[in-house]
This record gives sequence, structure tokens and C-alpha cells, in this order.
Amino acid sequence: MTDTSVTTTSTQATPVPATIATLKQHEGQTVVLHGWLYNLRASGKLLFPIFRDGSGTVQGIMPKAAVTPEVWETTKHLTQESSVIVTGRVRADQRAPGGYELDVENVEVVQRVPEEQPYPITPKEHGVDFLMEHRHLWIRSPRQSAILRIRAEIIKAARDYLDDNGFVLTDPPILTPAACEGTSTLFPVDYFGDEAFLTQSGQLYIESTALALGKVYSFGPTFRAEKSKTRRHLTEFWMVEPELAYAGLDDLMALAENFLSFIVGRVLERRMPDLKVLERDAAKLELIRAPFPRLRYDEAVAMLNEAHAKGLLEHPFEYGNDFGSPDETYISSQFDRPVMVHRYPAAVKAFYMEPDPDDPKYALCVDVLAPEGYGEIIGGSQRIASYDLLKQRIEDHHLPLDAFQWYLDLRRYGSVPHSGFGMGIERAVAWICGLEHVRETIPFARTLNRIYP
RNA sequence: UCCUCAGUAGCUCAAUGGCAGAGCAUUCGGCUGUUAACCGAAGGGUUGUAGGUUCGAGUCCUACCUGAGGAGCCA
Repeated sequence: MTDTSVTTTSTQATPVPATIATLKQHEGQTVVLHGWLYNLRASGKLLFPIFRDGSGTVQGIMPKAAVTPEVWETTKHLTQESSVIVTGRVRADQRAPGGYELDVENVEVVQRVPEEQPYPITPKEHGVDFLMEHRHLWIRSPRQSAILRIRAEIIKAARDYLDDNGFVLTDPPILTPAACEGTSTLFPVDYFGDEAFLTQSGQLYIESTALALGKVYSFGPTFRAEKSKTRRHLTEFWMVEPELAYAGLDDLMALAENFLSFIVGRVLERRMPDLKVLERDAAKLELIRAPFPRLRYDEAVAMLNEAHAKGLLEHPFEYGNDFGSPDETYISSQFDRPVMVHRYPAAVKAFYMEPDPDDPKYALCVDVLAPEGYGEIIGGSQRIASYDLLKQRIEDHHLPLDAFQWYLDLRRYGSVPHSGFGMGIERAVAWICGLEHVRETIPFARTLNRIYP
């Protein structure tokens, strides 16, 4: 080559479109990022704009001498969260948190946030109420973005597992004519002059699809109008519910532990950078492998009594009750994996649960308690197969028999042992991410006191 | 529904019953390696609402409103 100027200009070739998460593939290249200004630091004739693009954040370096006076002035006075298209050269730098920095060559402002109304969420600390009031903006923060990516991965993993193991997705209705279980408080809606309710569980409907298709699942929103005000409750939350024909409680417990192990494994495999953003102790998640410890209700009660005797629990546990939150927390704290508590007294459980043939006082049901005090993330059971027994239970619970005729049909026509469980997505996300509160696990949490934004 | 706690600048918080304050954010100035940068200056207030006690209330009392955490219920 005699004409060196050709090669010189070719090093400043057309910038390559890139995302921040994949910058390492572009080291030495000039790239274009489409994003926003996350923060700006200045030191005399040197600017340090930090950009985000949804996949991560990167610090840019802009010496005054390296850009045009127009770009310098524009960037120097740029406001937080202004949208920008940035051109710059990717350079590895040990000082950078992500390992890479951007030598900024050009900044094109798409929309400048006016300083009279600056972006409300500053890089300093804020209170929960303020952040929830600005949830539509809060989700831009690195931490919230990481949580939402992990949520998406958990949902995809759950669906992949079920899809690849022969389950058919069947969507139950969201508008329902009556209470599924007759326990929870439901949200009423006007249905052309009649009263209908938002679903609190798709279970009864997927029992029906399971007897049609064998192995099925539903994935969708559920609604509970209970006035619960804790870090574990939302009024609108998402559940994944597998249901299997010709399956008993043991089959169900095996499914639950394999299902959860697969999901946690997938998050570790694919979302480690996000777990790091959250400062989640990944070692605790590495332990989540089947089999999980199994505990009969009676054994769990013995543990609680012992704990109370040692002064570890404030209140004595009364045999026959369901576990309260402090009880669940204590039981789960005794294990490093999720613990499956099975065979509760039938009296405290739902009307549709199959009694244990060895002792009908107990129900063939299981609750999976997540470690580290996250409480119940899965609840499931074998369902009553006998027409006569189910009809009796409906009557015992004073439920309207008419509304359950279709459900009784499932026991009239080819009834089989069948089982299923429901996993609360938000509680699973809170546990896997190590969060204090489920309100951060969903883009827009619906709680007792909030339906804005 | 019950129990506990909290409402002061845009945000996070101070202020013994005695002048309404700081940091961050915003604007201006300074600084060539900053990491929630730093240094200097300016602007920014119906102390949640209503009433009461007091010479005087952000502070004490009563009621209410709003929010948070927990219980119950649940995933």
C-alpha cells in the first residue's frame, strides 16, 4: 500500500450500532449507543458522562480538546435522563466498574430534559413512597432494571421447563362467575348487570383442561382483595400453575423440586451480571438443587414446639392451625434449600384437597417454603377424585352447589387422581433476587394503598 | 380490622417549648481521571389538615388524613 491515507480513514469507519451489555465485543471499535444520560461528572476541561441504554451503564470520557465546541457545550450542560445518541470508541480500562469506557466523539441530543423540571430521581437516596410514586421512572435505575430482567428470565425458565416436559399451556378465564375456593376476598366487577369477579386462581379451570390434555399449566394474573399490608403481598400478582392428570402428591413434590431447581439454575446461568448488581449472594442459590427436604406437618410442629421451648419463638404453636408467618420463617431458616411441608390437617386446608388414605385427618397437600425467610412460594395438593366426597365438602363449606356443577362433572366423567400447584412469581423473584419487598419484583405493583401510576 | 412508627425545601433528614437549618438536586463560577466526585456562590418553606394548651408550638394535647412495617389471611 502506497497510499496510507486510505487506511487512516478506514480506521474511522462507519460506527457500529452496539449495546452497553455487549461492549466487550467491540473493544477498539467506534460504536453508536442509543440511550440516556444517567449522570454527569465534570473536572475542568474533562467531562465524565455516564450513559445507560437499558442493557447497562457505561462511563464516557470527553476531554474538551477531543470534540467540537458545540458538542462540548451541549454535553457540559446536559441534564439527567436526557435522551442521547452517543458515538465513541470502546476502550478497556481497569478503573471502570464494567471494565470498559467510552472515548466520546459525538453526542446527539434527542430530547433535553429541561432544568426547570429536572428528573426527579437523583443519584442520592429516596424513600419508598416517593419511589413508588415515580415507579414509571424508577424502573430506569440499574437495580430495578436488573430485577425486571431476572423476573423475565424466571418466567421464561418456568415456561421452558413446562413446555419441554410435555405440559400444554391452557389459559383459564380472568373473569369468573364465583369464588374458586370461597375463602379469599375477591374484586367484584359489573358483568352486564350481573356480578362477576376477577380470578383468584385458575386452578379449578385447569383441573378441567388437565383431564382433557393430561399435563397442563396456566400462567397469568390473579387478584386478591384482602387488606394485607406486608412485604409479601400484592393485590394483583402472577401465578404459574401446573396441573397433572394421573398424578399423586409424590409426583407433585418431585415436580416442584425439579421445577424450582431448573429455574434457579437458569438464572445463575444467564443473569449473573444482574445478580451482581443486586449484590445477591449467588452461593446461596448454587445450593438450590433437588431433592429438597420434606417434612410432614407433624414434624414441622415438633420443630416449632422445640423452638418455642428454647425461646426462639415468641408464641407457642397450637397443633391443628395453619402456620403463621413467624412459624414459616423459622421452619425455612432451618434449611439451606426450599423445604416441602406436606400433609397438613385437612380442616385448615381448601375443600378440594384429597384426604390421605392412611389417615383422612390429613390432606395430601404441600407448601414449599423458600429459604432465608421468604415464606411460602408454592402451594399445591392432590385433588379430591371422588364425586361423593367432593360434593360433601362443597356442602360442608357452605359453597353454592349450582356454581360447582361443572367442577363436579370432572368427577362424574372419567375421574382420576390428579394434582397441581401454584407458584407466586413475585415471591419467587423476591427470593431469588434477595429483595426486601415484592413490590420491586413487578413493573407496577398493585398494593392495598397504591394503584398509581 | 387490630398493633407500632412516621409526615419539615423537589429529595434525604436536623432543629432542649424560644430567629426555619444541612446535604443532595437546580443555576452560576473553579478544577484534565472523576466513581453517589470535589471546592465556592445563589435561588428554593402555608413544618400533612383542623382545633386546643402557652407570653411563645415544627416540638405538648385531641381528632382526622396520608404513608410505612407487622398481625390476621394468603402465593
